[in-house]
Amino acid sequence: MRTVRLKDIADVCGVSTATVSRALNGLTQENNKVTAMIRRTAGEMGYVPNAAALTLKTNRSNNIGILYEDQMDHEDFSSLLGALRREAGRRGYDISLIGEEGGNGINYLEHIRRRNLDGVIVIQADFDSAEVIRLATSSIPSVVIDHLYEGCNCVSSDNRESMKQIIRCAREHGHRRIAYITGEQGAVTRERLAGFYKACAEAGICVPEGSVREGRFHEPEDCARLIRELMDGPVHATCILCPDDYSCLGALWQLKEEGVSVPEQVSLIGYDGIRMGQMIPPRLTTYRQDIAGIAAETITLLADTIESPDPLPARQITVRGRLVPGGTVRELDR
Amino acid sequence: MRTVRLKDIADVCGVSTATVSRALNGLTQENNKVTAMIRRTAGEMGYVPNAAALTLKTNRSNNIGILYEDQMDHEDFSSLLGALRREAGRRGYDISLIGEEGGNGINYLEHIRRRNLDGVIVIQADFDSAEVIRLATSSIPSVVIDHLYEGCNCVSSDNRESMKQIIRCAREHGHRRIAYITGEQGAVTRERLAGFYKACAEAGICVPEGSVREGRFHEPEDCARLIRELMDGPVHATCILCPDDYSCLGALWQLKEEGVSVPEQVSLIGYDGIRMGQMIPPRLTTYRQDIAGIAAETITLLADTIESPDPLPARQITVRGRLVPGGTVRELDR
DNA sequence: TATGCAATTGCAATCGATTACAAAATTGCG
DNA sequence: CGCAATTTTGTAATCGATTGCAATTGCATA
Repeated sequence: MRTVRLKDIADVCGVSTATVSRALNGLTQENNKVTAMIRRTAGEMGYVPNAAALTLKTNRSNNIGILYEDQMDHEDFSSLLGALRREAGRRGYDISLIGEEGGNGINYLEHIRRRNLDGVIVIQADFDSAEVIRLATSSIPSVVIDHLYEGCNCVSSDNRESMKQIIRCAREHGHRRIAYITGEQGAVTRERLAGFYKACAEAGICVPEGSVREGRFHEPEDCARLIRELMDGPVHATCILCPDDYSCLGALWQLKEEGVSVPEQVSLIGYDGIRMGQMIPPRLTTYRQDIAGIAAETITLLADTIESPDPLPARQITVRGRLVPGGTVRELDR
Repeated sequence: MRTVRLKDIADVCGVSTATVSRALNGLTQENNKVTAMIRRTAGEMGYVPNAAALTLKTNRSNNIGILYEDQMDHEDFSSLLGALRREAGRRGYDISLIGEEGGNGINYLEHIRRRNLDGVIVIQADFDSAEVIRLATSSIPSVVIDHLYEGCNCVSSDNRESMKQIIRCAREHGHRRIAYITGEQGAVTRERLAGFYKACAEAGICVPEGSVREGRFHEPEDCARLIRELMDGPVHATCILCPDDYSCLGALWQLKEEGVSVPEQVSLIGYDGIRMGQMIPPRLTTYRQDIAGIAAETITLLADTIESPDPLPARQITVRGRLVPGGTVRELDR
């Protein structure tokens, strides 16, 4: 049972491959009898077009690459990947993974050209690496998720808006001494921190020295340390904002360890909306990113860029999530 | 800056494309001067072979597909995917994702043939679906992870061995009334349950009626219910085995809710070794799957199957993990 | 110098599609 | 029925590689 080629259909139908090609690609009138016959035959014979031949001829692979380097051991990553695949499928694209090759000579561009990828999505990478920058600024259609390069396509969670919502939530519950845990680097980190300050200012909340604690919150130890420092410090925050749900859960535990009850004594607000955060009591009050929305915007942007006959201007798109109330924020007595 | 083809190198070097092809593919003697010159030129010109042309000609794409249907929102999935990619890269393969197409007419085989994928890894799927079975039993090289099809390549965690280790751990800590939470279906679930009974029998531990509770443990509510039933039931288990770390964390919370302290009053043992389980106190005592090992075995098996000139017999491979001691199992007073 | 053998090389076909161009068929209309 | 306009069709080139075959080259030996 060898694979069926255009030629085979052509032979059966007594026409040329060109005719078959046109029939299957809809380049004939709808009422064409031969076309109908060809289509039926193709179906019966189980014809499947050969992507390699198509790619070779048309120089389009209908394949987009996803670049991620780091250990993306996030639950988020799975759902993002799934959503991207779904959306890509909708537009007729497949997805290939790009990453560290077998060895030292990593070269993304080479990889992309070798496979004729039509475009690339950069999810998690060393955003400072020359390699990644070269890629993002190259003529290859690309979209970067959750990082901002000047003049490049980018889709990210709306970090300003989200901080606004989070602060509003805290404020509505009567909190006015709000602490903030943040990472040490990264555009998103900076963006969100700025959003925090701005939202506080707008809400008339002052942020005293020591309310913002910086650390490698992914490490459980560091996370615990940050919480301890906060609790022991001069700022008696009634509400702590965490940079993601992982660290928020970590904070939750650490506080429990120290005999501080949440939300009775301290309120917590997370970020992301991971499943685990909703699996345990108290459910995290958190800002749930709209992963599906991010995926949809990303694919739309990328596919449009790919399919546009002339170069499109770069766009920066932010996607709003929403605050999901859980049980970690308490109404403060005033 | 168009892409460099064999022809371009050939022109520069004043030879034919055939010679260039052979030179780059090492089909000449090592001391050949022309070959050296060609290689140098190719490097200087930034030659990147065109995968589509190669695939078309050789009928090998050096591309393997990963099939996963379900919402794999597991942390595990990310690391597995990462490990698979790494290993695949080592053997010279890229990875593409296969899944639900844009619409109803899902057909994996078609997808695979269209893209000339050399082989497929089935990670998570509806293992009862005709589509998946047809794939696994087709002549396309494939490896199924964590499920057993008769006569198909399969790599999975060693579920018998793991239960043995878990029971030994419980027993060494003096536990003799052990409860077991399990899912409702699936080959792995059955396998592991059988392993549980066997290990108990071997350890001289009897499993009274009601010690094994079955439910949809992924749902927080069901997980909580199972725990409640266990605690309220006639079996006063001193140690509870959970089917994965997610549910184990859920159980941990639920117990805490009920005022049952872990491990003082009840011990818990998880399965998987997810990051979150180690981020919070008490760290889960759990059986950590050797994800890297599973990935390595999978790729080796698949690549060998692909590259073997004549069909290889199907193999079933189990990969051992190891029990990582945490803080959820207490030495029982005897 | 001639001869034999191995290594190298080029020619051309091939993989499975698309598509420009020209030829042929169909259609509409007076 | 005849002619022009439209649609369909086939021929052949092309995408970028590999590879069988035959010709050529290089080298060692007689």
